[in-house]
Amino acid sequence: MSEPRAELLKGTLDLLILKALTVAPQHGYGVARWLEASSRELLHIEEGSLYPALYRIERRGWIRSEWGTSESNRKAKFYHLTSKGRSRLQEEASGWERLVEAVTLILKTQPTEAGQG
Amino acid sequence: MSEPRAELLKGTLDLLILKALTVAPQHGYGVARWLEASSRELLHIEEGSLYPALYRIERRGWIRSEWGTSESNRKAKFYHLTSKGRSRLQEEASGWERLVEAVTLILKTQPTEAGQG
DNA sequence: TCTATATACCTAGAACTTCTAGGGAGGCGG
DNA sequence: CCGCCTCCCTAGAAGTTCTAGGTATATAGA
Repeated sequence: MSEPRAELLKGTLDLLILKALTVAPQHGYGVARWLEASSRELLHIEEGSLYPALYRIERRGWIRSEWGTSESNRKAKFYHLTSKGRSRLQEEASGWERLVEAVTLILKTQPTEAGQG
Repeated sequence: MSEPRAELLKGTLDLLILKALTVAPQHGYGVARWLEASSRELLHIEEGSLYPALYRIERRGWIRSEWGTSESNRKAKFYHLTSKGRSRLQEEASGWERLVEAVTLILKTQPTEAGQG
């Protein structure tokens, strides 16, 4: 009965990380906790998804990082949004909204009103 | 100026195909046209995504196919939903709704109300 | 007849994201 | 001292979507 794969995020992780960093610069672990709390635990962020995502996002210049000390007095890498990241967030957010609109249109189509117009 | 990748569907294609087949049994090409029309052309379905998706969905027993003749008098493979597919559609639809809810919650969080509670 | 267009199906492999399943180190409370 | 939580990291598997081709047939129009 082992669940095969969760596959929950569906390509939204970049968007979510960028959004998390608009609230405040945060370290990776903090981003994960913030996303889970903000989604009221609907989402769970795997570290094996999170850290690779942070690296590729940084590589693309949307975020930058600095080592610092966390609230719990541990070494942590703090990420902050760049201006490039801020505009990328807008693009991703509107792309997401278009997808939601498209899927919503499709899902609410009734078999009886199948008239292709 | 070549756009690198569209990446529009974000893992929703199975859901969309299953939904399309609740309206009526359709062939692959028809599913694609129906999805585009129903989404008011917000989505474009690539055939290189569509056909592999149809095969894996059939392999999982959610749809079944029969060869027939299309409205334009061409040979076409018509797919119809199985009962397994019908319940899978419900699962995918509620999974999608949960994701939308989660992402919506996160996106609407204001930096000023960052109080983690 | 010849050609263009739309219909309809198919495939290999690249690109990409996410997950599994580990690993390590340090701070702190009991 | 030990367990737990915090915090970071990685390799490779698994999965989906796209690119970029290919094939074949029906039909309309020149």
